[in-house]
Amino acid sequence: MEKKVRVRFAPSPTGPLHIGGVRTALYNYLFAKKHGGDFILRIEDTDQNRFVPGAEEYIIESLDWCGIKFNEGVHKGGPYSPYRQSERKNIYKQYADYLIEKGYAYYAFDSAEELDIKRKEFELQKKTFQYGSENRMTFQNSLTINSEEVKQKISNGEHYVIRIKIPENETIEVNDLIRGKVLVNSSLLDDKVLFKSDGLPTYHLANVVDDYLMKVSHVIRGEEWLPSAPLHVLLYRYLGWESEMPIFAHLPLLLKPDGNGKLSKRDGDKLGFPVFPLQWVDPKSKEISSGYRESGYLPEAVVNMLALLGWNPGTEQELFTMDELIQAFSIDRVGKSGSKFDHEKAKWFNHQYLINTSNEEVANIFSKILEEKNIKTDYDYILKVCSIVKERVNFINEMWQQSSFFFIAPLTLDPKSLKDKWKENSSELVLEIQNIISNASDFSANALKEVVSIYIQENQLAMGQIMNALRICIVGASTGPDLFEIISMIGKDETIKRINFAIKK
RNA sequence: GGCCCGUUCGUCUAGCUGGCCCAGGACGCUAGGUUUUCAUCCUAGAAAUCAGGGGUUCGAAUCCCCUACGGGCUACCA
Repeated sequence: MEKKVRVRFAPSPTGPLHIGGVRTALYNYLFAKKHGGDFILRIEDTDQNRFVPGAEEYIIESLDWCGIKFNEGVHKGGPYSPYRQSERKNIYKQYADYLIEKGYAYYAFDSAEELDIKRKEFELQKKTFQYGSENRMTFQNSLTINSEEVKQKISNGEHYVIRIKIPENETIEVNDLIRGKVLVNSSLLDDKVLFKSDGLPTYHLANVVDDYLMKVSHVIRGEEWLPSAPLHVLLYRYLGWESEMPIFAHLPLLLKPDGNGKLSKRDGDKLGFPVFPLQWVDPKSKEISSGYRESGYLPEAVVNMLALLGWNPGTEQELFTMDELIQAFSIDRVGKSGSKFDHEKAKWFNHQYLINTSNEEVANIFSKILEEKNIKTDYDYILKVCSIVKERVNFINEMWQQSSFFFIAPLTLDPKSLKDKWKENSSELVLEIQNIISNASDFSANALKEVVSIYIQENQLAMGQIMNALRICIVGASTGPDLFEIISMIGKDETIKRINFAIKK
């Protein structure tokens, strides 16, 4: 019987999650749901020095906003609790001890400072420093010190780490769903620290132990983990879990649009687009980084865009609901090469989703913006504005600049429009129209169009002549949706007022 | 430096088992159309000698090798 699919997203709470991380979570989620499996959120906080308050909450909120749901996790609990590695602290040591017992690992007493010095020495000589088979016998560890002394040191409370003893010249095979078979010679690996002197495991040990204990079937993570995958394979082997080792899939990275480097948290707002799903306020510096949510993106658009960044369905479909993504997703249609983030395409996705979002939903968000601007109007009016304006913008928060004239009269008239469209006789023509409009009994857009058209025909005028000038009066510029619609909505008094105001200018 | 991964229009990509590809779609760009303006929208167009070079083959973007370039990793960080 096939193993039940169980995948995990395992971020460390060192700050906000960036969109690359969101994508990794998304692919895991799609994979899990596609195969009827479970999705787990595990927090990898084994480095207490890098802990950032609020980061875990941020991660949970972000994923929730995106509609990525977990079956188990720090926030949900589950049969393999706890899901925070700091709370699992006491379960790792036994596995490190087991490895020592089996001769696959050893105690090392070298201080970080000593090693730093060594590393620098090597660097000066242009040599590669490696704590491994070549020189592990030159350091302070349980391979060079007799066991009595080692016991003594440990019982004296001396700091120590536990390092894996990498075998010499062995070919390690990593099978990757995306990259195929990757072969690495063990001699290139160094004796990585598995257990730190602070009593916590490093990522390498913790992720292997937890994935095994939590019965994770597939490890889908970023490509930056590929170089350490052979080490993990070795750990599964030494721990006696090789037959239950999860299947690996290393995702290509998200690159910066300017070409070089992977997208990182520190890119913040430097790139001209948000790299975070939600706004993030750095707890220390109070620096604010913008988020997709606050920038007016719809979560469905972000998810859709992210899904297509590195994966494609093999069809020409581009717009997907989450359910459709789950249906269509397959790990072997994930590309191998990193992709640069394209802000323009992101905007397009948002536009597509905005058009398809109901007027009610748009109005709900837009009315909050109006409230902030102290605009008070009834809901139906806002609804109407949304229906007219939403397809003209990429983001809801662009709606105000495309619709302010529905709510307040223009304070200034756009000079360029005036120069291009305001002719000598414009004033008198507009006054004529004002007259017609003020006498109109039916104030629907259609009726207004009717009466004005008749006037234009009778006087052998061009539509543009009238409309352009009139638009400047009402809107303040040569932009916007159907003018009669606007006039009909703002009403007779307001229309007359605006024309009077404009004529004086 | 060492090791690993990658390389098709500006960008995301189709192409994976070689011929249907002098390379298709989308975003963006340009032009035209619709419109009372702007935007949307519609139509058309430019845009990749498939990183370069060598093979294999009747035939290669597709298979092999080399080179170049890009990226990742190289912490008692994840």
